Amino acid sequence: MLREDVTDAIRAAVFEELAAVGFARMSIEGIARRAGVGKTAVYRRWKSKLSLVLDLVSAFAAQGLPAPATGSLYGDVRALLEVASHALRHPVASQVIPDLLVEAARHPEISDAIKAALLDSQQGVAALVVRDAVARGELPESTDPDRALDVIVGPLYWRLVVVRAGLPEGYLDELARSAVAALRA
Amino acid sequence: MLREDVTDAIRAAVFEELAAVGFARMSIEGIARRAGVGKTAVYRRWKSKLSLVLDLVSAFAAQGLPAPATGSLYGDVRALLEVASHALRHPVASQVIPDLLVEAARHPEISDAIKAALLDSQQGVAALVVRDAVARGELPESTDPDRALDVIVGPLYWRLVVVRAGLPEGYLDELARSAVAALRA
DNA sequence: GGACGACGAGACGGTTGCGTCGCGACGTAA
DNA sequence: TTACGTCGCGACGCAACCGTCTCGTCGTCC
Repeated sequence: MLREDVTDAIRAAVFEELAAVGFARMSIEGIARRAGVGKTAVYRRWKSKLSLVLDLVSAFAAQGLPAPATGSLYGDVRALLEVASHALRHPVASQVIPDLLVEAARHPEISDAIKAALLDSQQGVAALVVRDAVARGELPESTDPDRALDVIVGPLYWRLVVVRAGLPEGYLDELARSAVAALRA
Repeated sequence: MLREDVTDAIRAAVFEELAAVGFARMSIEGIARRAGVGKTAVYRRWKSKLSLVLDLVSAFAAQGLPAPATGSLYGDVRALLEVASHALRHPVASQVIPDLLVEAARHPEISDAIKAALLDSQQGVAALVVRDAVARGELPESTDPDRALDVIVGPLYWRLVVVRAGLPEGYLDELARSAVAALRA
């Protein structure tokens, strides 16, 4: 029987190592070292660096994304931005996510896993939000949910991950208002 | 006298290698191999992998970014999106840019170089566009140029680099309309 | 209390890249 | 013609990591 605490320690170490050096530089030796574990313990569970990371991403996907239902488009958008900004302001996550996105272009398995773990659920939530807004008459029926997602999270991702600028007081409110106006256009 | 054609071959190889394997995995040996050049020729010009890349980014910065002046906010925004989408659809650039952005978090020198090469000029252009629009009465004086940049290029970057989805016919027009509406909100 | 299996540690040969050095070939400028 | 500097090539010792293996230890079931 594999010891659960060892498994958890390895998973945590992978996460930290991924943030510290990135997928490309990450080594099994480094993970074992950080976890305070023998290399054997790692190889007994996963067969490669790639499977380790895929496992981690899948675990993340299992969490799911809460679908907001605040009763107004603005409220839903604001709630989405709140959740996304929490995730992207986490220093480890904000390093790991873009790193894996870059690697995804080179490893189809990573690409698929991320798509399943993040994009699909995000697109699902966006589709729900748009559907509700259309039902309330807040948006035209022709609204494309994918474009909605672009307009809602794009500016936030750009600011937090690309520019790496802070979020001034009330900025999420502004972004939410902007997004609603953009969707109505 | 260092031979110019050799220098150019190395620079080109760095660019290709950066796109193929990323900064983390990039090696001087690989660059020399790809350029058809001895390692000596590389070390004679640059002292490390980092200086090679910094040199490349600086060269990119020297190009500058053309400031649109179409006479309308929509026109300016549309022009900005056009330029940005051309850059981000280039398969090599769309691999190299996010890769360097991720590495920037670990190497302050890269961060500074990218800031000087891309963000500063983008922010400058955005400031000009906003200023003109304010002068025409298209935007309120209180408009924050940085937020304008977030709202204009964020959705495009998200779609092209993060989601890696295509650009349907007329999508840039939609994005431009959305951005204008968002800025007016 | 004995058998079993996972554990950490670390040795193993192999691969890759590091940065330096020496080689003979080539081109250019005195 | 001679002298010099760069060229491609490849060897050098060093370091890190690969994936496999063999230890002796420890905890848990039967």
